[in-house]
Amino acid sequence: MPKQLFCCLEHPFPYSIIQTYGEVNQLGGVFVNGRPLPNAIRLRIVELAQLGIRPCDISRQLRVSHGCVSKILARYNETGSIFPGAIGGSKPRVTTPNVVKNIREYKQGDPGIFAWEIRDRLLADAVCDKYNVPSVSSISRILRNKIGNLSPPNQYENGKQAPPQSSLSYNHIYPYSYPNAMSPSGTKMSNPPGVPVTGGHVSISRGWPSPHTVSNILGFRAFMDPSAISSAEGYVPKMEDWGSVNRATFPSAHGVNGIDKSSIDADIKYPQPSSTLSSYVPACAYSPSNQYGVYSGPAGSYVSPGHHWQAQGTSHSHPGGGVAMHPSDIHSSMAFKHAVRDGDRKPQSPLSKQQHEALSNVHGLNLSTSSS
DNA sequence: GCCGTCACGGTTGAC
DNA sequence: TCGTCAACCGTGACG
Repeated sequence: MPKQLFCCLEHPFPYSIIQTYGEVNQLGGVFVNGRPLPNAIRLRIVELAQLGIRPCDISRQLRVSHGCVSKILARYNETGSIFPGAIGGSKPRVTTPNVVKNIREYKQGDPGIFAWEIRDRLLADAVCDKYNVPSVSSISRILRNKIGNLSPPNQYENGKQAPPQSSLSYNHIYPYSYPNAMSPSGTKMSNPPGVPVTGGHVSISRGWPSPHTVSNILGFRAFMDPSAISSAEGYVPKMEDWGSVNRATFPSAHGVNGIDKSSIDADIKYPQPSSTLSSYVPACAYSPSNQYGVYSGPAGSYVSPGHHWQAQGTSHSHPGGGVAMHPSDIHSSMAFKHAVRDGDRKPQSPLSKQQHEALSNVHGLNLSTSSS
């Protein structure tokens, strides 16, 4: 991975650390190419935006590229979710066993049926919806590969009547909330009952509707609760090191705001690294080896004593400074940033005390009001 | 200077 | 077990 060490002559990241954990962007922020920002930062971006902070200021304060801020905010506005989309994997399979079964039955009922007819019937019988109905070519492939040798038994005793039986139920069995389905493969996991099926994209908020609304973010502690956050994201392991902010308010290892963790997990597209981890260990997309400071890695975990990972900052109480974005450090990082950068940059949209308090109250994040 | 958009290089995970 | 593929990511540049 080429290190992009442009920028920031003042960036506080020792090269060895950057080399190990990520890259430094032009704003001095650390990121891992190809990996999403920590949810804490994503959340902060949304919070700040809600508070009226301009995206450009958010970008500078959090040291995230403005393109990223723009994207996250756009995503949030569109979906209500701050979470990244599912990374990797394949689209949910449409050729589920039930679909195959129905196709087989259609074929048995009418050996001369065309693939497009089957497709129509799948839709008509509500076996599939328009979002997960197999393509004609897929149906042809199924016919060829899976049903090809099917010698039509005396199917005509059934006439061409399509088995009406399962029509409606299949949608419940395979309610893909594609593409964000936790488990695209219907064979592995179906959406929890009640989870709306959206044919579209970004179903995160659909599948997990409320916790990401503005009101929830700004008002409901459940989501703002670091535990909720962490359980929703996956940076967990290290969020423990985020200080009291994270743990103090952890409600339960198995539930967040009344939402059963399992269902939350199900909404998170990332498989949990370990079920034995704290329930706040989210479906982290980050493998431990991939975690680096800014991604919640405890500063100490990668900031060796030898490194003065002292972030440009004044936030001495947090070795990670503005780098390891401890939730509790988010403000600190901003603060140190102000302290350090105010001199070389136009005044940012500083948070008023009121705003700051508002932020501090948000999900009980214990944002230090100290700018030092 | 701000902001939306896009290409790019990268990661991830199902197949 | 490994390669492929297609999803996603954030950055940086452009207009």
